[in-house]
Amino acid sequence: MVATHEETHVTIADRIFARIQQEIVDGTLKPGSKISEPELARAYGISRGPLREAIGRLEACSLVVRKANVGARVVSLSAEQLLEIYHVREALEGMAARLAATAMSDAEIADLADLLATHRRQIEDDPSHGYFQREGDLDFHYRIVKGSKNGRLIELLCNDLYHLVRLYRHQFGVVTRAQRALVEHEHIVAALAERDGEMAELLMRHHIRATRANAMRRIAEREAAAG
Amino acid sequence: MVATHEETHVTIADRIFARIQQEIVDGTLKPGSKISEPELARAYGISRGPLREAIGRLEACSLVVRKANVGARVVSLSAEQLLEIYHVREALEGMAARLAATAMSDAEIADLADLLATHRRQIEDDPSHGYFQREGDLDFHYRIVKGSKNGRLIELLCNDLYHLVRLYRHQFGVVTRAQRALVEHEHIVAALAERDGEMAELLMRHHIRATRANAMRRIAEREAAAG
DNA sequence: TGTGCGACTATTGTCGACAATTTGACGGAG
DNA sequence: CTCCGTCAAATTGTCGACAATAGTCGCACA
Repeated sequence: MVATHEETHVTIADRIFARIQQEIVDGTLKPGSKISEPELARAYGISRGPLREAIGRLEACSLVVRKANVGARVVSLSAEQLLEIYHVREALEGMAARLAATAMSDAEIADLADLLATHRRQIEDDPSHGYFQREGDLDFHYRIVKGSKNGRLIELLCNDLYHLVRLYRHQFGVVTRAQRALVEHEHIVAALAERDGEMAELLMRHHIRATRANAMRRIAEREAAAG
Repeated sequence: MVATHEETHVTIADRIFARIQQEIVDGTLKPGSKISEPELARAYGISRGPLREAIGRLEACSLVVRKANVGARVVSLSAEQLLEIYHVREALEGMAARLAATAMSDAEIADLADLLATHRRQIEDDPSHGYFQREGDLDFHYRIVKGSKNGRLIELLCNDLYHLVRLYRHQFGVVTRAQRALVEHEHIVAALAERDGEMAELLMRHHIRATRANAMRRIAEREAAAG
């Protein structure tokens, strides 16, 4: 066999896991809805074995909650749980920024600056700053986290928390503070370019606190309007 | 049936998961050893179904690593991975201490102070400060994390990272800096008593950095002696 | 003698069926 | 009319068997 230097034999459970994860994150499977094993098994044309393994992994990254002998439901985030997630994000991404300041290469930091320049042009061209800014925002945070070169940090944030973040953005419909967020991103990159880990952590934590405050305010408004 | 106000229908997978987790942490299953499904299924007198689910959960908390069509092995931590864990711990437990400073009740803080007083007496009575100090150290950190009242933080640290910490303590045989650690613990509790979250976080992060430095030094000594 | 190909074995991945438990409905009593 | 006990249907948990893959051993051939 030709040497596939990174071996990846994909199993059914892998595919189903990725598929359900995607459907939860993009809202096809709505928060609080039941995950019926026989139903999904028929829908996907597979057995319950791999499906159960996929559900187990979804539970591991907190996208579904499961009770014994009752079943699994898509997670439905409360405002309190969202606050908890933001506190964890602040801690972990602050550390990621600190580590990235020494672990990222000059080229990686330059690429990151280019990404922000692209964002800036798009915002100035189109103040509606809609869907793209959301993905762009996550892309920025992804790069910082990966730049930390800390495998455990990367796994925790990219494989677990960020999916939850994308889920709640659909659930609550929070809009990002595009202009201010971009400025804060630029400040963070400036700290990285100066190799100032302490400053990068402080700026990242401040940035996430501001994002949290924005989200909480929007949710409070929403609940006030709905209730 | 009598009303068990907190239902705990324990499944086979739950029991097997807890059992294997315990055996990994206490060294009965050694790092790097293979987790054979047929063998363990026979040993525990169960089917491979629940066993596979248990292995999946163990993989989720990083106690085993699994490759498709190859199998699972008990995780074997490298020094680099240990450093990564310490960085994550520093971030998360620092945040936990910050939150605990406002979330813990006066009674909980008083109990924590009592715990440290007990540790102090034991260390002064018996300078050998052996096994108990290890569990006492984890007990202290457990209480801080639980005191944060942040469910996600509690789950990440208590259900995942602390098991890894206990595992590596067996794997590397690192001894705790009993006296110095105790003093640092006391300073943290003092900050909690003053409801100074900022200070509690700084002290906790400093404490974990010191623990990390101690562990890294011991490991370097060990490797130098062995190599 | 070394190397590469091929069959073999053991383990993992997957499937369908059985058992145990929850949930909802139905009927009757207060 | 409401509440409780019983029952039935559906779902989850568990099991044993089948299929597919990886690693190994042996053998032929250069």
